[in-house]
Amino acid sequence: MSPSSDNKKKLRVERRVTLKTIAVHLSLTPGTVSAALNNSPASKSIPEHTKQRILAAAKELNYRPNYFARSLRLQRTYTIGVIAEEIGDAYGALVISGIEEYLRAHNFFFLTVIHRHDPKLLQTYSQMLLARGVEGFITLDTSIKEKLALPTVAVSGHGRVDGVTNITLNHHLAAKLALSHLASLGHKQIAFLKGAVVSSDAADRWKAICDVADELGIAIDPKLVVQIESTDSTPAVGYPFAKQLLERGKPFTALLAYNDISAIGAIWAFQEAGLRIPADVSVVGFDDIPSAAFNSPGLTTVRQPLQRMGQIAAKTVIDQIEGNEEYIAEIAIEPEFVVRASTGLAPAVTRVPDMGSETPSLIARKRETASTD
Amino acid sequence: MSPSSDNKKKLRVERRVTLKTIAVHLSLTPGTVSAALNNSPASKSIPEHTKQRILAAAKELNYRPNYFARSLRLQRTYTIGVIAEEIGDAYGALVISGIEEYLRAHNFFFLTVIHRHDPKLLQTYSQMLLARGVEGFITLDTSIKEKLALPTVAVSGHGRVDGVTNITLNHHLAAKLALSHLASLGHKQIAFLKGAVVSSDAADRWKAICDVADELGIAIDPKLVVQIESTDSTPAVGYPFAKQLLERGKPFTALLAYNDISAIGAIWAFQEAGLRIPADVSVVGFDDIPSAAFNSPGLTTVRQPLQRMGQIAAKTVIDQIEGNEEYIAEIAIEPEFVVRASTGLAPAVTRVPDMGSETPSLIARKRETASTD
DNA sequence: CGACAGAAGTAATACGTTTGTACTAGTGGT
DNA sequence: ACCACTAGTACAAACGTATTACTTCTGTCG
Repeated sequence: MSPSSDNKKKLRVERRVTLKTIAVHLSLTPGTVSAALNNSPASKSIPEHTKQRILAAAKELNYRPNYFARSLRLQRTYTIGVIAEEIGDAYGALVISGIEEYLRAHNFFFLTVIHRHDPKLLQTYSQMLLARGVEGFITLDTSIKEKLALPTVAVSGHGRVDGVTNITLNHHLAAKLALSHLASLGHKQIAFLKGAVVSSDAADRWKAICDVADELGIAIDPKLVVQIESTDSTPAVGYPFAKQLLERGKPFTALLAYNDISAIGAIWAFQEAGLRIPADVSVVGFDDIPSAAFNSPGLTTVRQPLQRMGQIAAKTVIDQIEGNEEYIAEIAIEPEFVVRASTGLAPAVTRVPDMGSETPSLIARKRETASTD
Repeated sequence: MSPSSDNKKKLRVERRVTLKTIAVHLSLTPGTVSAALNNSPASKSIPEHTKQRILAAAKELNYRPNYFARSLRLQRTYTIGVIAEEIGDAYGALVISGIEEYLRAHNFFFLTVIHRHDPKLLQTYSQMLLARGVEGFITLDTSIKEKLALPTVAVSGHGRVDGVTNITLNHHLAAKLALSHLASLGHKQIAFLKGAVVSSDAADRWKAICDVADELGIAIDPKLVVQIESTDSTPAVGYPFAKQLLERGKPFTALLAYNDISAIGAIWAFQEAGLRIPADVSVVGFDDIPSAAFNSPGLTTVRQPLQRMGQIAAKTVIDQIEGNEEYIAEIAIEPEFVVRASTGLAPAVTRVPDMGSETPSLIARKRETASTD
């Protein structure tokens, strides 16, 4: 108790070893030591012999340059600020993991702030990070309305702002992967779950789907398109809309959901209505969250390479800080396609999903196929 | 091109407004301004009138103190280092979210490093963070063998080290919640999936289960205990061991899994063997990962309040830095219990799960219950 | 033999704060 | 009239680094 109480205040003194320490130790001056250690242009006039002595002494005394003094002098901090909407879910976490990986390898650090759905905080936080001397920003899933004072990269940001680089998915390729997969399995009547209008890239994604469907000669029936209107992140989001789809009574053999969450919810609704996945309906998700793999059946989905997106965001912002790279408005990331068990050949006989009037024959068929399985 | 190329080097100069700026603006000296702004003890001799002038000028000129100069002077950084094993999964992310929340509210920031399963990096990284002036550490799911130079809090760390505060789950309560839930549903023959020996708190958790079983008068049959031997984080981990359990042919009505991942895998194995959850077997998981809620049936589970654990870790480390709190070796966190659809009343007739010789009658029973459902 | 170039450093300064000390002017007491 | 205070401020040093300008010495060349 007494030892801890009397050293608790000044525990971190410990006689830091500074440039001066090592200078007096060698009967030199701090300036010389500094020059030698960074071998700066000035160090060309200091002889190899002395340089070695200095390096040796630095190692021996375990010299660690004071980060703050250095930052003060150089006006550099090698720190970037990460502004995220949330980090509890796997989404933000994976991106941050990628950011960390790249920054770490390039001797940068990052400070993280999370503005939990409070847009007013964004301004405050960016100011605080600025005061902490960050040299750039990476925002995550954040709606940013005006250019910040520093190089900024937005990962799946909402909307585009001049001066900030957007990292977005190549939606066209994503749509192509999903739709051509379904087409190759023989699906012709494909239903769609459209993302909520407030969701960041719902519009882009939908446009890409329409374009690709056109290219592939797939007709999109408005009766098979349902708009999601909630933004919760539980499969309950998908469930009612999938049900709504069934109620329309229009036949379809496959569903392309807005994301994995809604896809899982839709699968619930389908299974509850007696449909088998993928024998009766194939389902494709989007994102490849962990639950997609753990779901049964495993969800076929378009994977956003989140970790890589983080890495690229980090690379982009550093390149801009170092002035190696001109500003780029947008970088498209190639998605990957993960085939699991939720998609299969289109059924020979297209069934009309209509839970309102489930016929006995339909039930019979279900049992029958179940037992012959 | 030309404008961006000639200002790209010195873009962040922008004539910072410093104490001196505002001092000359008021014909005072930096020292006085500093005193007034922090109203330090020295400021008691500076008249209210002048103080107001200074404050006004600071606001008007939008003065932001230079963090580095201040840190250099004060030897304080208001920064703590977070060392995590991984952050891609929801586990680390939620803890970090809690850490952020608390630190943010107390004007601290944090730097994050991730040592992906490479224990050698731990030493390197803690040195780098030290050089960056962090005032304390929080480690996540990391095996730390010796005391670091600063206040340290370990969240679900592996092993205990004198000088670092461990934040761990109250395993006794956790076991009590799970087992008494099962007991209250009438389960007597309960099977267990034991965590891999390398996993941090597998031993503690198991000991707690044994203790509580004893208290509640529940017998643990060694034939119903299976040891997991893999550390992957996919349900495939649980699957083979659940199968192994079935092969032993010993009847049981409930399973307490090591975690949600293995519980989901076990459910796959059970369902594949024709067992219904929870009609035939109730399953309880551990952790409450997002997939637990999305699983079907929804998984009853013991939730680790990860976000709160993060908050408490942050509070603990700050309290120690500020010297408000003596060192505490261990802080136990109360788990919560989440009841979902994977647990139900114990079946009246205990079935012998034995997939090796699934009898026709057993299949018949299964179909029958399925259709009456 | 004086000038000059290079070598090998040293000294000084600035980055922006904070803080201890010093100085001045006014006030109250004796 | 003089001392002691105090209020109000200015000044200077220090935190640790990087850089620029300057010094000293030695040899070389014209």
